[in-house]
Amino acid sequence: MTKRDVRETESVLRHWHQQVPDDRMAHLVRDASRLLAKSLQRRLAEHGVSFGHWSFLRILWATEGLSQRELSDQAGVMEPTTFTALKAMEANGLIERRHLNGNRRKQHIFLTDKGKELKDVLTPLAEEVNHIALAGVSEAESEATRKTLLTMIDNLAVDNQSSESEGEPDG
Amino acid sequence: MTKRDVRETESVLRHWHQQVPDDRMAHLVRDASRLLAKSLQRRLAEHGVSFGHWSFLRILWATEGLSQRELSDQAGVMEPTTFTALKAMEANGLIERRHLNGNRRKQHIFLTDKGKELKDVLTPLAEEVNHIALAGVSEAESEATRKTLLTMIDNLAVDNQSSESEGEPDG
DNA sequence: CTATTATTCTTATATATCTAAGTTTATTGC
DNA sequence: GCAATAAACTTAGATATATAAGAATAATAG
Repeated sequence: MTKRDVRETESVLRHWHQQVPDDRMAHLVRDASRLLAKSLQRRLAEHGVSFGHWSFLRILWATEGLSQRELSDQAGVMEPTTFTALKAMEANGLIERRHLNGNRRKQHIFLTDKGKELKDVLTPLAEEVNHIALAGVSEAESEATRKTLLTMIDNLAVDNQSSESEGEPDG
Repeated sequence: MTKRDVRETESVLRHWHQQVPDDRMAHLVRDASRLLAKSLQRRLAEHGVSFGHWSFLRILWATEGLSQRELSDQAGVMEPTTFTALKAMEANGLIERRHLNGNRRKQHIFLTDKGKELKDVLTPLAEEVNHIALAGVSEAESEATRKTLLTMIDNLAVDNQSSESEGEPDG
């Protein structure tokens, strides 16, 4: 590790341990999110899977045959994000896209054997990252944090949704 | 608001209130981060400022004259991210990039009047988003969450850093 | 059963980020 | 003081996301 690497990390940490502005929570969440992604990404890359693809695999391991629209909803991302990811995953041989019951609009997504087999390989990696991240955090703190994040997600979903409907007619 | 919009939000929320996998914390953090960004982004856009630019403005309002390298450290992003953002901010008339003391390597960043004036306009927007997000969260929960996130950031910084130095010689 | 509307997928384009590699400039060790 | 090394910035190209708009298809209202 170079001197610069050390300085870099120290700077990020010092930043957080010293500054206390009013919007601190948002920044903490953002930094934690970036670092979590980075840690997992590095591990997934060793198995040729990107972070974005993993998030769809994870849903498909639980429920196969969802349409792209339904996958987007569950992943909490927009259709174009899903579309791009699924096309790449199809090219990588992780999934298949099929029309069902003669419906030529909806694309239903199914795992290939390769996609299925990755479950047992990748799941422990995500659990490992979570475990590393939460080292030294008590169960009570962890639970309070989950509860707070859930409340934040609920609150922000309302905020973002109410703005979407601005100007639209009632009913 | 269309039926689809409602279904979408409901799907995201149901997802969180029902599923409890082992890597749940990482997903909660990620979702919260995305929604926080979205809420703030929408507000900033009304003033012609993007989310990425805001994060650098915020640092510069506290400390002007930092080099790009120092700004990258404080923002917790890589130099190319900083570079791209600063070039755009320069083009938008928010900042100036200057060489100091005849050093032609370091670029020091200074706010223009326009950049300075945005502080009082944008800061309340970030505070508003934080306030909305944390509605109904007790001070104790909020504090426990900050503490947990800080621990996670520390833990993950170590994880990411130790992997960087893999294979490098000692000393 | 046809015209309108809504849904789903797709394309195009933009933002925010990254890693890897290149260039210029400064620092350091003989 | 010059060669080697390191630092700082820049460029190139990739990933993950978004919004806006287009195309195909299904559902619905009359």
